[in-house]
Amino acid sequence: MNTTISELARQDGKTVTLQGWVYSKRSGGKVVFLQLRDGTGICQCIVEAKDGDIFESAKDLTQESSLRLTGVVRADERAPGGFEIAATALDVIQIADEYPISRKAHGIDFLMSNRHLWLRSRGPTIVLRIRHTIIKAIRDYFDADGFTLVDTPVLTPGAGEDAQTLFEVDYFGEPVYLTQTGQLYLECAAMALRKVYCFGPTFRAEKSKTRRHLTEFWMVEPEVAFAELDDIVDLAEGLICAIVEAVLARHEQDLLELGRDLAPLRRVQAPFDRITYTDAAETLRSAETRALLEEELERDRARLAEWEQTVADLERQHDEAKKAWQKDKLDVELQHLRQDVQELERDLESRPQHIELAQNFAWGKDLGGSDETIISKLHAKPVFVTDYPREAKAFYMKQSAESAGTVRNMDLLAPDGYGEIIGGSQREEQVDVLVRRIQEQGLDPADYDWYVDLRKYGTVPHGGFGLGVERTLSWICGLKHVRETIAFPRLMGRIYP
RNA sequence: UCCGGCGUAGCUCAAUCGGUAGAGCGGGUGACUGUUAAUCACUAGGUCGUAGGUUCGAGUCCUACCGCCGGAGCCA
Repeated sequence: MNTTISELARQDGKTVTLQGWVYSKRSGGKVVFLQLRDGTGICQCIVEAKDGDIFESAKDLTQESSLRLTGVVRADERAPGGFEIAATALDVIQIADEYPISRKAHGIDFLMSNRHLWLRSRGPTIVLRIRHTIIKAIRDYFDADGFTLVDTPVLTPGAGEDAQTLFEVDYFGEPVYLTQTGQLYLECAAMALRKVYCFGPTFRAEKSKTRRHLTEFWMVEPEVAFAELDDIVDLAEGLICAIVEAVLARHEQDLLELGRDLAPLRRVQAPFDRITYTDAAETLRSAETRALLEEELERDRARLAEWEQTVADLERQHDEAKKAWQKDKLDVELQHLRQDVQELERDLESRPQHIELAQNFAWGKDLGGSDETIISKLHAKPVFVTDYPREAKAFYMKQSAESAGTVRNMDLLAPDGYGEIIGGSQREEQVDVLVRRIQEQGLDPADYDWYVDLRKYGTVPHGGFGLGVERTLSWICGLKHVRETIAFPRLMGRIYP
């Protein structure tokens, strides 16, 4: 009977057939241990010399060879996972060529060039499954709340906004661009269906080589008619809580395997703090913040000293180690640790500068990366920052009635320096104000005629936001780089495979 | 675009002062009844990123270029 590794616990004592790939092999004189991988898990299979022909074929198997294996399921505490299979039949589909990815350490360049194979490794499969859970949680959240999914176009005409970050495509001789947001189209759909969302890829030709940037990433954007900023913030808060809850419900073990600390994720429950940009600016400049940051700096300096001590200890163990492979193992550990030390050193070096930047923060400027990190450090959960200065923001955001100079927008900052994962706003619904803002930003009103029409034919207050799937995933999984959150990442300078 | 770092075997990395290119893993052959990155023995495997230059002699020093990594700006 065909089965999968995920179902094995229910098959104790039965004879089953698994279909999969060789994850690793260890052989003794009269026994071969295969770690079999079938896409649902990993299971140890044993072939013994008394099994005859299949023992000979098992000895020839290489890493990632494909096969069907039949055998008896039995519980055994010596087996990783608790169950193993004693083989009775082995049908080799293909003996794999020498597989480039071993279970040893590899450099990121090599892994990225072999992403098509790297996907089979433990970490990538876990992250892809969590990605699936997050996307499903997002869709369930909106679907359960009466939203309609509306797909917006990927090819868009050349509306002026910052052409530097647009990818140009030849459209029958006309230049058109890959979408950066479905928002403007979604506003039209919201006037038809009231609550809508789109979910698709988005393209930015930013020349950014950092751990937070992809040139192609996935974004979900809800848009709601008759909604004001507070409604949009509530919606975003509920979404983040629903996502984190879904991931915790299904992936605690996976997160632990990725080395993620679960406590901060369990804290992610409504309500999140909501501060205005003006509050944030004051906080950045305050003496209390300075004191807090300097205390933290001292703590981290102590931590650095501890890490350096650990490095010294490991170096001593390395010198004392007799076996070559023990030295090698320690080398790998040391390499990681030294990298962490180096990163912390660099971080510590730049922090006094960041404190100064924050202390001298001028109202009117957009929050910089280091400012965002400081704000998020002062909050145990994700935090909303609202009402930014008008000049720093897009033309379609609604101008505040009460205090001139700001707009009704919001960003959600993820903890631990993961940065902005949501950006949204209430939209400007007054036709005259909107047209003036288009002109003030040096855009051609003719390009936006259709968009302005929404304000002529039954305009209503409305708003929405965009959530970046990869940054959210990166934060939840505690990854160092967003390139690991998508099967085939597209980065500046990397398009293969 | 700017700043910093790194390019040596299939992979991860050594190579002291400029003086015969090395180890582990992976591959191959063999040994071993229970392995947990198995172990042990033997073995094959190199355009030292590319092009110049200095030198009796360059992986090592100099110049330029290319590639990758990290960061800044900008952003989700």
